[in-house]
Amino acid sequence: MADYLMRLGLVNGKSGIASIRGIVEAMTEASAIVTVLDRAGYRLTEPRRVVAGLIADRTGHFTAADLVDDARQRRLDVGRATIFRALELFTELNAVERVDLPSGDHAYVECEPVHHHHVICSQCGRTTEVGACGMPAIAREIGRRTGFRIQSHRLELFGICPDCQAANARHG
Amino acid sequence: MADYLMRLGLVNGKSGIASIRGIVEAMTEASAIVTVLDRAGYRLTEPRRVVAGLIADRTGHFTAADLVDDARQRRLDVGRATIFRALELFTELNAVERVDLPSGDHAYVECEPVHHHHVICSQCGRTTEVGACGMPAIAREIGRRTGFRIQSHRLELFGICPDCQAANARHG
DNA sequence: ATTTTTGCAAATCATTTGCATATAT
DNA sequence: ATATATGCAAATGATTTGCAAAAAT
Repeated sequence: MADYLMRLGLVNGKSGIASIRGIVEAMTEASAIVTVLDRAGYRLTEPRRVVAGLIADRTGHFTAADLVDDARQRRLDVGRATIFRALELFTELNAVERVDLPSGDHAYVECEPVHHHHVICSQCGRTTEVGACGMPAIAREIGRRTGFRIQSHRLELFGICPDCQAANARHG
Repeated sequence: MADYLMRLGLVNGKSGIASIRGIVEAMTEASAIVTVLDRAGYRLTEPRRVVAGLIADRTGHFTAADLVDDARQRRLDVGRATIFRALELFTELNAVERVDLPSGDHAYVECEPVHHHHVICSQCGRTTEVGACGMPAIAREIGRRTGFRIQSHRLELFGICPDCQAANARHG
């Protein structure tokens, strides 16, 4: 067990075993992606852990450039190329998903590896996942109307999240 | 009347007035975008007409690079920058819409300036527009579930169009 | 005549790639 | 030990921009 946690980078070798609190925090943070990597048989490298960590510390959507900046500011050194490669891999493994903002920017959001859609706050950028919600029926209907054999779809919703609504109501 | 048609580029000054057939063909081709431009008060320049024409001659989605290539092949000379600027403007005026392909490429499709969605053939790239189709209800439901005040949404469907299905059934 | 638009070439920005080195298994 | 992953710097590709010349109103 201690070995496994160490492999995932949740505890470090020196201190023997970290406190329960530390483990739990670490697990809820960066580990989701790391676990996916491990299960898929990819090597658990320091740069990948760093990128997973940067993503975990983010709120809402982010671009590759955001991560590059984050890394530079925290003096964590991972090459730009590595960040792009990590994002590509995480996307491949569905640990992260690419979303296209109305601005045309390519952004990413961390997410669960099951089919779903994102609701994106146009004010703070925070995202929430929502399940299928009746989309299958719509897709079917559209297929019927157009004659297309629908294979997949992409739905992105934009709006103001509850927090921003509350904040807006309070002050400006 | 002849003046108006000339302004829109549907008839040329020299021949007095083109044949009805010519007018009709021209109108169904490039004029939709040109008309939108005119109504919005933008100048009707040759390069913009050329770009509108290139778009009209396209089937399905296209990228800025596609138009640059088309122009070069037909020896119509419009600068690359002009094509980008025209696309930006047409998008602004909703004569064209930007769609993000699953590949991540930025593509455009010509379309009606009303809210709708696109069904995109993953084989030939052809697109079809579909109306709201029950989306408002879904958006409302998602808003209720997540607490977001939904402002807009983007739905893109991918599949095989009727033509490609038929072609596939015939040969390979 | 005046304002808008164009074309060019250079600048910028995002992303990818080759390859020698470093690291995880 | 060996396959994989990294970092760098250079290559690529897409898009934008400054500015003088050209075209539309």
